[in-house]
Amino acid sequence: MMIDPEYAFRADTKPGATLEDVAREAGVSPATVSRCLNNPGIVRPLLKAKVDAAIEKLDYVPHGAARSLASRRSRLIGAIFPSLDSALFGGTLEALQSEIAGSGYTPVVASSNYDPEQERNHLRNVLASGIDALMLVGAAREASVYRLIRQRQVPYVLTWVAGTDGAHPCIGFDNRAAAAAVTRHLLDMGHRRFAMISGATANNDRAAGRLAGVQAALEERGLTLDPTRIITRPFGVEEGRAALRLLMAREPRPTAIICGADPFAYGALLECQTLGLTVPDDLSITGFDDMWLSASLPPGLTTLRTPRNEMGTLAGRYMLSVLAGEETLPPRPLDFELIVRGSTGPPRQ
Amino acid sequence: MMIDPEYAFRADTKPGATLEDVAREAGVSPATVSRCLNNPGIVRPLLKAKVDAAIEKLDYVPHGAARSLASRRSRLIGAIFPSLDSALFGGTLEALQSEIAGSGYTPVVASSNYDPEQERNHLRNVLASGIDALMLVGAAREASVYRLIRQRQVPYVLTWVAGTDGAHPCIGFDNRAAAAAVTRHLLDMGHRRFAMISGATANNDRAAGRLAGVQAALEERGLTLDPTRIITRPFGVEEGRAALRLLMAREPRPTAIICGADPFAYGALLECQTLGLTVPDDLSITGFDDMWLSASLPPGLTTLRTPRNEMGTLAGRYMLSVLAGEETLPPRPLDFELIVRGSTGPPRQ
DNA sequence: TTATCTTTTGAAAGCGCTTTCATATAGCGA
DNA sequence: TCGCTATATGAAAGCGCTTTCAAAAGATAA
Repeated sequence: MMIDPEYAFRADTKPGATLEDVAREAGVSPATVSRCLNNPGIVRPLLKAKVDAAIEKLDYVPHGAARSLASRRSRLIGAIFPSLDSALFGGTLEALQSEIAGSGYTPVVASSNYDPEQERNHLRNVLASGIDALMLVGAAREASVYRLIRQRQVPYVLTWVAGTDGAHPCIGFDNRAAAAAVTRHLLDMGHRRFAMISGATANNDRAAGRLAGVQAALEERGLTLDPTRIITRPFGVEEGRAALRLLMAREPRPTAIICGADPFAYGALLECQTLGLTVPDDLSITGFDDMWLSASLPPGLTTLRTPRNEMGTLAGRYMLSVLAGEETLPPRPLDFELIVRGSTGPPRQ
Repeated sequence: MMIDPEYAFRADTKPGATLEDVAREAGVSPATVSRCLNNPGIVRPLLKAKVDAAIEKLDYVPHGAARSLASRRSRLIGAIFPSLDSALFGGTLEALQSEIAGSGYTPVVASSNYDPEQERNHLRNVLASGIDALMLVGAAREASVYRLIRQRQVPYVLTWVAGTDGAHPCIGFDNRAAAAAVTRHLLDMGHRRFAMISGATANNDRAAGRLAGVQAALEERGLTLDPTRIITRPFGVEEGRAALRLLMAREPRPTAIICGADPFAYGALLECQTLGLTVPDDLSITGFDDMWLSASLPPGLTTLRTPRNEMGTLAGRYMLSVLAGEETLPPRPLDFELIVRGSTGPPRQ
């Protein structure tokens, strides 16, 4: 069987040119070539031109590891997400990457599947690859993890949460306040019987914060959220659908269902159609995150738009600025925005 | 203003322990420590234990750059996607990462926004970071890009496409054949008037392949797809919605609309609801990729399930195996699967 | 026990780059 | 034009690790 197509990788080809080759070709010292690469301003235009020509001619690409070793900077930034399978964190990653690429940084990523142990392993992996800075999602993790990071002296930033009382630099929004805003919107319309479909709150302080926010806002008005009215499920449309069926099976039926994530709400909305319930007259439904279907799915989902791209951008900017040695305070918690669409309205009668 | 919270990064702390420190602590030579890390089998258990203890005691983490420089392997694998903002490529990335993590590799990622120039820049970036292998999406790019990759001797693999006649190692499926399968499903039900909502085909051979597949399947049966019945749009629900309105505004109306991606189909389905069209009686609609809402959105979307996670896993496995020096043939094109749900049926009368 | 072979270990030479530090060159005022 | 300062360049010393190579230690057979 043929096993050497055009793309096969032969070991006998010439290895890439080194900085020394470039220096020889240009008739200057290696130090000068290095300066052309890292600090072009301080080398005379004449030499710079010669060096550029040599680089061009030899197709020179610097050797990342050698650079990192000598300069003590890898130009790599670690990013560990709970999942990459949804558009949520994908948006944050994309924004992060695009922000740091301009400064020559590249993200090194991992997904922990919402599992602390996997996160820990990937953290070790990523640290060993020599990242200069690190982005994580959420604040809830063992102290030993933070110790590991600090010990390695890696600047880090937490996203998707805000306000850890200064214990960690955060670039995110207040999940609790956001969920409270959603709840108040419903309260103000006259709702009194609530239910919630929530993501698993263990190891997920975003989900926990949202649940707490709903409870707090209800208590402000003298209401409580009956534990049997809280359904906890992994994120997903079908999960939302099943949860809604469960919640509507028991009297007295809630008039408003708050979902901790948009996919739940999509499922809930679809199940209402199946059950013959009219939204929002029979039931108001809210989502969380304003994902891409929320505007389109009839009657339009009232949801809370979270700054998912902005978090990536700002986290990138923050890390770059710390790496540049600037005195940087992480910004105040970011804004969220309640997007009111057709899925919420006053309760019937 | 206070500017030194607990997490501030001080320069005055001790730097991490080096391999030499470990060697001293354990009373062995650096070479032995290195062997414990990379080839534990060949060092006597007694020494191994001493070294392990020293590593533990000093909290030693190897220095990635130094390792890469000396061993000529960075343990980094590059992955450039057209976008990370959708669950599609996110799934592939997640699977890739999880496959290579076990072997100590970490992905270095970038998103090109479907723009060849950005892809090129990110490629340079990623190559400069010293990746050992590279994963790309699609095959359509300038020859100079492939030259750059080959010149650097980096093993690579293309995903989401198959069959470039052996010019490149591919791990993907045949988009053309997949689209043809969808089309035949509709033809077999008796449809004769078709329309298509397609993603932009410039620089996107997946989209182009799908379009070509539809045309080919129609021509097999003596039909042609009128160019005015092809609407090309950026991927999105609202785009699908608008496209459907356009397509249904002109007589004779098509009885089947093939969408090059699920979001188009979601939009089309929703717009049918708005227009009072019954799916599938008035109109059959098909999607592509079987994303997470396809099973749930009534009446259920007939779509083509693509092996998005499998591609990540197999691409990772393929690259690892090439890096291990094994003689590796990239696998045959992967299977796709037509998922028939409620959105397709025979045309009326 | 000794001779021979095998397995472990250590010494030392880099991997390709950055970065002091010292030197040479250019710029400037007098 | 000459001296002085400011700026540009080169020499050389590593960055922390892997990996040959040769030497030491064990294992095996006679």
